[in-house]
Amino acid sequence: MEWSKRTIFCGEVGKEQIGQEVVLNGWVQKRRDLGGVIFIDLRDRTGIVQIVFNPEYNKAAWELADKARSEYVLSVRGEVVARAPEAVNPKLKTGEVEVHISEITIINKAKTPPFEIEDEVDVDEQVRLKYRYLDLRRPEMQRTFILRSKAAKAFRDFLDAHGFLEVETPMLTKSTPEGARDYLVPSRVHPGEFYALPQSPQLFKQLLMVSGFERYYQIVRCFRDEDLRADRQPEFTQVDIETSFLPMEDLLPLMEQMVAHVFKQTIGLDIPTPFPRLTYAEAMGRYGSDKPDIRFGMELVDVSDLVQHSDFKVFANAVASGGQVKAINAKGCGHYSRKEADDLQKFAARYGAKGLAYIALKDGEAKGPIAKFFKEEELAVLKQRLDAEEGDLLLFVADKPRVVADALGALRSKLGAELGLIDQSKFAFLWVVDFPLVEWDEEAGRFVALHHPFTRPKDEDLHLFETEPGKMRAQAYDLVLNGYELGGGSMRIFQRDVQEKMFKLLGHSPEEAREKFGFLLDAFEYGTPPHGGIALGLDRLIMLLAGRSNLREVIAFPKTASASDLMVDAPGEVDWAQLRELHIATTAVKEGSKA
RNA sequence: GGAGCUGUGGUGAAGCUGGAGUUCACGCCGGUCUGUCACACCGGAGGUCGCGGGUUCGAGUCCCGUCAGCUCCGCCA
Repeated sequence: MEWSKRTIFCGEVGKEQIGQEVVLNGWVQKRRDLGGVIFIDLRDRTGIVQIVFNPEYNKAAWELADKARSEYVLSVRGEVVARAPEAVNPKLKTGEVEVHISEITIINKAKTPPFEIEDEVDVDEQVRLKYRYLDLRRPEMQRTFILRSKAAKAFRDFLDAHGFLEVETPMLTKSTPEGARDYLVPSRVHPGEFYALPQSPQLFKQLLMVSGFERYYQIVRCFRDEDLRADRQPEFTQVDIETSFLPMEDLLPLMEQMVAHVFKQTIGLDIPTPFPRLTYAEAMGRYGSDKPDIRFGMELVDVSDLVQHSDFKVFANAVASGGQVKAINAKGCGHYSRKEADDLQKFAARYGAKGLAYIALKDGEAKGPIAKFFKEEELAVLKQRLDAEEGDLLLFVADKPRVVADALGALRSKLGAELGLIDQSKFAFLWVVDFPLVEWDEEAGRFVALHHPFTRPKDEDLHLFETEPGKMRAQAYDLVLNGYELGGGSMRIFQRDVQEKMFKLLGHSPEEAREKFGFLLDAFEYGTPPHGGIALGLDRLIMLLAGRSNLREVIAFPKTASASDLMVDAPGEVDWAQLRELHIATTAVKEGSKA
């Protein structure tokens, strides 16, 4: 089929082209056949322009246009003409002009799509994902991926300008203990052995520092075989960065500049720097989260001291047994019904809270099941500390600090959103620092790394390795934006003896450490510079830049909650012969599977 | 592994207390129409009510199971 190549994009036709002959290639967005004259809205990735068919312009073209339908692919030739003032369409960027068509080629026909290709679709996501190639035609999606491409370029431009080199690292690598579950790839050549897809290029980028590249970055795919969430996909993209000879105090401002650059280049927004910093302990204490949304207040307030001798035994006992009692003030929620309060309690229970006590301030008095346990003076102090007034609802959780933080932190987020306390136009960055190095894992019966096993302890805490490892703090930092963990990093251990101590603390025998990480320990003996870095979740950043709340909206071909791809229908079964070739099935397995 | 919500022509919804696949909007097909841009008007087609059992004279509706999607808990160094 012969067709003419475009001379201009649909969305770019304007008054400058009036009088010119242009060739457009695109899809039929909409056809309006008025009998004698036919209007078609022609769409490409830049936008829409109205093209007009009239037997007076060209009879053959007009007759062919009658056959065009939604999503047909057209090539048209015509003259750009100014519209009469009353015919201007202010909703279209190209609305001041139209193209009078003298020649049309229907390059390809199209079936009626399962949903309309327009921004305000209200279509089941299953359908959108099955026909993702059509979903991606929607202008909104095209804008998202244009934004994504711009953001990636902004990162590359900034990093390139600051002496970073992009180096690729393997996708087929080795499974390691610690961290998320790996996606495994069977080896054909080595029966019974497996590669793992990388959860991150962590060790490779550290080794690149050993190699002397000094400043590395990579926009890289990572894989984790864990259950999904709205903000978690099994494969995702990170902007992965590592530097040598750069202390944390220099790295963090550089990263702030980088993020500010990306915001400027993509959405034109000036992000103020430096970003505020909170210690992990402060974040957990004040917000009940290690990734707090600081666009609003409603901070957690410790009232343990006020209630430890209270007649309400739940509070008194919680404090007596080493726990705490904290509260948040839900402003203006004093009118909540019993059912609404119960719903909040159920919500808190999902995070381990055994109960959610509340005091409602309404009709000039303190109401609620626990109000009667407090004397007038106690209530007054409580109100003062929580900055409470008539009409407020005070919510209390008494438990171990972790449960209190989880439950009240989640309630805070939920209420902040529901009460409209969040300024959606705001981007509130912060660093969370001074993470504990390790955390005791009851289930595993050992310490586990909060960050990862290569994170350097704070120098002043090094002496705690043998005595109180749980109290060691890490030279680690998380970048948080609007309640999302955008990225995390650390200064790394770069001395063999420290790394060995760390593996020992995490319960890995010297043999195991050597088997899994021998190459790293060896490398540390050949002149390893102090180094550290960070990894930023590109998908999450784009999601927030685009004002979305789901990662699927910013990944071209995403997975569903059960890690399926509805379009290609992956994962799928494979031939028996393939399994046998990979040594992961035997005849017995085959017979078993058929039973 | 667990919890909640959802599943009805191509799409989105309504369908109440079990009584004929009923309704609405969009889309689609045909027709009329030379200035529309949410074109208008007239006519029409289109369904295994996710799937499988059960209760019932009778199930889209009630019960059990199952599948898929979404959200959350666990999990995610």
